[in-house]
Amino acid sequence: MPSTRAQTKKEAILQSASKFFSERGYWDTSVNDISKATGVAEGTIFYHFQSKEDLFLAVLQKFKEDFVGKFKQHLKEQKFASGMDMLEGAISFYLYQSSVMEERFLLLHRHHYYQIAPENPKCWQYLEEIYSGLISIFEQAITRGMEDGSIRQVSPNKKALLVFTLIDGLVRLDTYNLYQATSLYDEVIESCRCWLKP
Amino acid sequence: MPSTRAQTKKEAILQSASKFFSERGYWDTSVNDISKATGVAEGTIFYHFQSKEDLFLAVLQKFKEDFVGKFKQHLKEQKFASGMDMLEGAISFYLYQSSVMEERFLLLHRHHYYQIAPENPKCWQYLEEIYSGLISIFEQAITRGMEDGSIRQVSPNKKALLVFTLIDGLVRLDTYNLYQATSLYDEVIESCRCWLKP
DNA sequence: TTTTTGACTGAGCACTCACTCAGGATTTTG
DNA sequence: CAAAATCCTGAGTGAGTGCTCAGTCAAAAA
Repeated sequence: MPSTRAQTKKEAILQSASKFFSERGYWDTSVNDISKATGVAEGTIFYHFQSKEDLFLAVLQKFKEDFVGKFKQHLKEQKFASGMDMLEGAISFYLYQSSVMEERFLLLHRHHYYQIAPENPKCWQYLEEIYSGLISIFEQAITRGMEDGSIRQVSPNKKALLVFTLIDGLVRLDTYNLYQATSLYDEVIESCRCWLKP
Repeated sequence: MPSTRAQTKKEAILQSASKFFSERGYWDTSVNDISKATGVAEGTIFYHFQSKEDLFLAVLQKFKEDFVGKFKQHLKEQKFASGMDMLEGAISFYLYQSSVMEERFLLLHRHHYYQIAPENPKCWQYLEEIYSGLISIFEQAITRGMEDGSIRQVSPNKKALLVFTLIDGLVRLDTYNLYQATSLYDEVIESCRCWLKP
């Protein structure tokens, strides 16, 4: 049975690694960096994780569980008047989260994942689960909206993909500081309404 | 005056480096890889470029000149009936290019640039020129459309940003092989029409 | 108490990498 | 021609990397 101390250290490593990988990326972070920041010997990291890449994937998994779970729960708790309301709530939540935990979003946009994914089923699986999880949320909202009449008859899947692409793209431009894109919030909502209004 | 041979070698290095950086990314490409593939000594690379990062930036600059220039020229040559037509032409061209020279687009989506940019004015400048160059193309089309009546009165700047975000996001999902997003071409055009129709 | 087990350590290993430099080759200039 | 300038070379350097492993330590088991 693992001691509480061990659990704590493993979690501390994960947390620290998440910060480093998000802010600096995979290659600009050395295992030494993480060990120093966590106050843990380098060997400890390799005791808990098979390799640096394994640690990287563990961070992604944690993000998946945290974020997608949080997202779904948030939408369950809220009571929306209509499908369109739910969609707007989802968009709002997504953009809000992206500003609150910007560095975690950077993690998702790290290119390294997409480089590993083709050869690493686990990595692929996590990414797939994150994206399809998010898109399915939008899809559900649209489907519901089509049923209650707040959204016109469209292909929920395609529209959900478009909506997601749009807001994820904006978050990206924002993180890169190319444009204050999320300030376009009203414009985005307006655009989606335009796509979907009956 | 530099000899023709020198020019050739420098160009060969640039070409080879572009391929490597696009396909493998910055960290997975070693200077040795580039020198071997080009058939040039490692020292030669450092004779022509101050550092690996300098070479990386030179590749970005070349992309900028090639792509944005090509884009603008393409739109100049074509005669569009209306602003809306021009916008569709621009979208079409963008998506077409992304499939034809996919690896060059991957270059633009490499995260390393966005990591360097905050500290490197040159890098920042190139990225800024590329993005604002592209967005201004869409903006021009929208403005023209507003004048000839094919597009309703909107904020050209904001709408251009949205249009660009949408299609660039789709290209991204496509390159990552998460979804065959560019197959949504019709849907995208339809969406833009919905946004902009009078 | 003694033994065993699991968490943890950090010096050290093998290796890779960007970059250098002394010198050779080639072209341009006087 | 010679001298100067430019272009090019590739073995070598040193810093840094992911990862190992022999060993310490504390707590649980016998």
